Amino acid sequence: MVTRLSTKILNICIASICKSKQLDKAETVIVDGIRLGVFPDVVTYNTLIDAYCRFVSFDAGYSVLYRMREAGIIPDLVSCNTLISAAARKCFLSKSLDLFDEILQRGINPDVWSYNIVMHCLFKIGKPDEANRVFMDIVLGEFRPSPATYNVMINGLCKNGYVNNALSLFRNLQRHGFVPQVLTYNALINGLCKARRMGTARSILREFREMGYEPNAITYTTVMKCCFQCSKFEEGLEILYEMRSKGYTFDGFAYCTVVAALIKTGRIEEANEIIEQMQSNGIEPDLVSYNTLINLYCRQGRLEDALKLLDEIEKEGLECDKYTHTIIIHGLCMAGNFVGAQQHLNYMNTLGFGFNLVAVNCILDDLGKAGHIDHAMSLFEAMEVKDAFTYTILVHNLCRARRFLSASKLLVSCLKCGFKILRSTQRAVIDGLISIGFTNESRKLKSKIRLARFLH
DNA sequence: TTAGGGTTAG
Repeated sequence: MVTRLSTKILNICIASICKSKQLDKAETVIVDGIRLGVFPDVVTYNTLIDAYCRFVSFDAGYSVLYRMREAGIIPDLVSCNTLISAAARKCFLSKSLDLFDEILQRGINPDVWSYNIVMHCLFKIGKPDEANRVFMDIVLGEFRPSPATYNVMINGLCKNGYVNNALSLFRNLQRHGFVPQVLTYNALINGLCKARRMGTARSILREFREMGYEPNAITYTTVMKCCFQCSKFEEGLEILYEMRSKGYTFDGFAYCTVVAALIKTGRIEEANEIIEQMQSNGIEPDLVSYNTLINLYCRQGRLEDALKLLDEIEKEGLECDKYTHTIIIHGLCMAGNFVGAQQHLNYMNTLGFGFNLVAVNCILDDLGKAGHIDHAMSLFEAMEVKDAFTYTILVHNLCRARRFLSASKLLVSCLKCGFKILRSTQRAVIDGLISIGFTNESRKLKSKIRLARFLH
C-alpha cells in the first residue's frame, strides 16, 4: 500500500517534470526512486512515452517500450494509444495505422480513443470512405462514441471536401442531444470558410455566440483568414489587432496568416512590418514561421538571405518540409535561375519527397512569366500529372504571349478533362480571340464552355 | 494520452 502510494506520488512528480520538458531530470528522479524502493509502473512509463514523443522524437518515445519490457512492465492500451496519437501528430500516418494493427495482433482490445485516432489518420491521408466505415463501426458497434469521435468526423469531412455532410451530421447530432464544443464550431466554421460558404459560416458563428461561447485564438485566426480570402484586408487586420489586445498572438499562427495574405497580393512592405512586429514580440519561430519568412525574402528579391536562413534552420535541427523546398524553388525561378530550380527539385527527390506538382506548376508559370513560353509548353507536354492549376497557368501564359488559338485549344482539352479553370482566364481567351479577329472561334469556345458547365 | 487555426502554384 505504502509502495503503491509512493509510486503515485512519483508519477505526479514525473508528469510535472515532463511537462516542463526536463526529461533528464525525470530519468534521474526515477533512478533515485528505485534506489529508495519506489518503483515506476506502467503510468510512469506511459508519461515518459508521451514526453519523449512530444519533445524529442517518435522513435525516442517508441524506444521507451523496450525499457518497460526490460523492467518487467507490460505496455497497456494507454501506451499504445499514446504512440498511435504521437505518430498521427507527427504525420507518420501509415506508422500510426500499422501500430493499430499491432495492437490487434497482440490481442489488446482497442478502445474508442484508438478508433478515433485511426479515423483521424484515414481522413488525413485522404481516405474519407474508410474513415466513415470506422465511424459506422463505432456507432453501430459495442463502443460509445466520445465527443472527440464526432469532432474528428466533422473536421475530417470538412477537410476532405464534404462540408454538406459535415453540416448535416452536425445538425443530426444536435437533434440527438449532442452539445457542440468550441472545437466543433471552429472545425465547421473553418470548413465552411474554405468552401467559400460565407453565409452559412456567418450563421454558424452567430449560433456559436448565442451558445454563450467566446471565440478563442483558433476561431479568430479562422475568421481572419476568411476575411483575407474575401479581400477584406482592413477587416482582417482589425481582427489581428483585436487578437493582440486579447493576448491571442502568443504564437506564429495569426502573424503567418496575415503575412501570407499580404505577400499574395503584393503588399510586401506591410508584410515586412507584420514580420517585424512578430519578431519584436519575441515569438519563437517554428518551421511554418520560417517558411513564411523565406517566402517574404524571395518576394523581396533577397534570395541570398533566403538561402542563408535555410542553412540556419537546418543547423538548428529543424527538418525542412515540402513547403520550404517549394518556396525556394519558386524563389529561384523568380530570380531567373531555372537550372537551379530544377536542381533543387531533383534534390527534393533524393530527400524522399514524392512528386511535387506545386513546384512544377511554379516552374511552369515562372517560365511563362519570363517569356519562355515554348520551354513552358515542352515542360507541360512532358508532365505526366497535371491539375487545374497546370492548365490555368499555361492557358494564362499563352494569352500573355498573345497565342490565343493555342490557349483556346488547351482550354477545350482542359474542360474535357473536367478541370475547373478560373473564370478570369476563360474570359481572357474569349476576349483575346475577339481582339485578333477570330469572332467565330470565340463564339464556338463560349458554347463549349457552357456545355462543360452543364456536364460537370 | 485523441480532435480545431498558420506556410507553396493559377
